Amino acid sequence: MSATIARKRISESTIHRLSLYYRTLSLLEKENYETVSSKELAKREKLTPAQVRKDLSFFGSFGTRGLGYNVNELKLKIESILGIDREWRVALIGVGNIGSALVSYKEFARQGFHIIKLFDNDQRKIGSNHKGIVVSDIKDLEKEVKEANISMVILAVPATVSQYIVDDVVKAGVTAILNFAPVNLRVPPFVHLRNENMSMELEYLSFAMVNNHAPKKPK
Amino acid sequence: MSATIARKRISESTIHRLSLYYRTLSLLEKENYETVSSKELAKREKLTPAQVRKDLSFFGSFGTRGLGYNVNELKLKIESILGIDREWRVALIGVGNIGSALVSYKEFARQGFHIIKLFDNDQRKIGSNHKGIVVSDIKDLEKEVKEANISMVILAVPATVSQYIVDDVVKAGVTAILNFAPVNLRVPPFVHLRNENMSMELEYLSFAMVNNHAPKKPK
DNA sequence: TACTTCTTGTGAACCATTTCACATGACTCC
DNA sequence: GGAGTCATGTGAAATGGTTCACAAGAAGTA
Ligand SMILES: NC(=O)c1ccc[n+]([C@@H]2O[C@H](COP(=O)([O-])OP(=O)(O)OC[C@H]3O[C@@H](n4cnc5c(N)ncnc54)[C@H](O)[C@@H]3O)[C@@H](O)[C@H]2O)c1
Ligand SMILES: NC(=O)c1ccc[n+]([C@@H]2O[C@H](COP(=O)([O-])OP(=O)(O)OC[C@H]3O[C@@H](n4cnc5c(N)ncnc54)[C@H](O)[C@@H]3O)[C@@H](O)[C@H]2O)c1
Repeated sequence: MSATIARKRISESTIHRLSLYYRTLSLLEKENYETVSSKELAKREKLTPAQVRKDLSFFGSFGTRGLGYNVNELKLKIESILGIDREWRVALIGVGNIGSALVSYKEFARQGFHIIKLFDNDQRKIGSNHKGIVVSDIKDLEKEVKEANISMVILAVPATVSQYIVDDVVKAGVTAILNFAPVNLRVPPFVHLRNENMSMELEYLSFAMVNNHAPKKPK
Repeated sequence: MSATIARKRISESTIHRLSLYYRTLSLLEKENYETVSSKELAKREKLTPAQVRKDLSFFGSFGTRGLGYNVNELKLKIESILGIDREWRVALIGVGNIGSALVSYKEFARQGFHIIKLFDNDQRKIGSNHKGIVVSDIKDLEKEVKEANISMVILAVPATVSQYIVDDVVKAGVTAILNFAPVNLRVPPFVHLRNENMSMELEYLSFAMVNNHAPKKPK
């Protein structure tokens, strides 16, 4: 039975926690840990051991009773579940403040997300070189996205133009989009869209401070 | 009764949705809407009308039966609930790729988050000017944070040093931290810590693609 | 082999969040 | 002012997510 074929619908929180486990397992591997228990993993993530075991149990049984999980083995399993055991071909649109920062971010490539195309509509940016990638004209989006076999797009353009660009991106056949603009974008039902909203986290902090909310587990 | 005094513990999802409502209300205001129904608000956020009404009901009753909510009035209420009806004095630590992008981001100030101090440990950056703010030496963190009456910190330093810096930030009396490094930071129980983790959203997209998850409501 | 210790995997119980459904109130129009 | 329409606010029901609790497997010891 393949680990990635999930029977039940898996919750968003479970997937997010898998990301956390993955990061911690990478660390444990560097620290030369051979095995790790759900208890130890939970402690590091400020979760309960039962939560860790339940999350993993949706995808199979990877541990050994009495021993725990083999660190490297579990890491590979999670890689396969999350689909980061392959090379994703990613285009980034909008090489501005945040876009430039993202291009320089090496962690993405380490997890299989390879930004191999950049697009902008600013003549001063088109043709310029960022980390070895030449910025393309947004006008050539459809053609170049198809040619380069891009399957994911990071959108870092002003909110005002995001919807137009997303429409073009969808036309070009891309089905996964990570959007940084603070807008609700419309996409067809077969396209996966996630939003990165930094104001939201600041607002959460603000709410917590004003309401003297006892801080609980950080997100 | 003050709207910000919440009787029950309010869920994280409710607060995040308030952020969404706030953004949409700002938009509706610009579009000269006088009132808005839970139905319309829900449609724009891809939620149910009941969800919208329930979220708001935790804080009071702001609507008019048969009419809906007054756009401006509700916006002000949410501002007060989220605590963004005031000026937050924010310091940003680590003026690198992502740090520079965040300093340039005007949206934060518009929501009351004023970045008024920058810190770095790189001699080439210390003393330089970013958007009118001179970068301070991280060595002076405690002194300057206290002097400037900072109450929130955005942390954009390498993961390897984040814990040390966070310890200093806490020593300086700051109780709200937004961390961009992919690490689990330890803070005392009275400090609010949130993490911004961009890899997580890419990994979610990857998972969704690989598992042919029917895309649902975007985050 | 028998005994102890450790820790998984998982139904069942518990708790939280979302959705339903409807009584209630506000406004409009004849 | 009575009838009709619309949309809120909220208990109650339904759904979904987390934690409990324990049977059972694995390894070590003697
Ligand atoms: N800067 C931040 O820290 C930050 C934080 C959170 C969210 N965001 C969001 O990210 C987006 C980008 O922000 P930024 O600060 O990088 O802005 P920016 O203006 O620096 O960058 C936007 C880039 O998009 C390009 N662009 C504009 N129209 C285009 C088009 N039609 N086709 C292709 N490219 C186009 C511009 O030339 C520019 O290079 C915005 O939606 C912003 O709200 C930014
Ligand atoms: N670049 C991105 O797009 C991106 C995306 C997600 C997360 N992050 C995270 O954000 C953090 C910063 O990333 P970046 O790409 O901006 O890196 P960067 O190296 O460009 O910036 C880091 C900055 O921190 C400063 N710094 C280092 N040690 C310091 C210290 N002890 N005290 C004060 N300042 C110090 C450096 O001088 C530099 O200016 C990292 O943890 C990274 O993982 C970055």
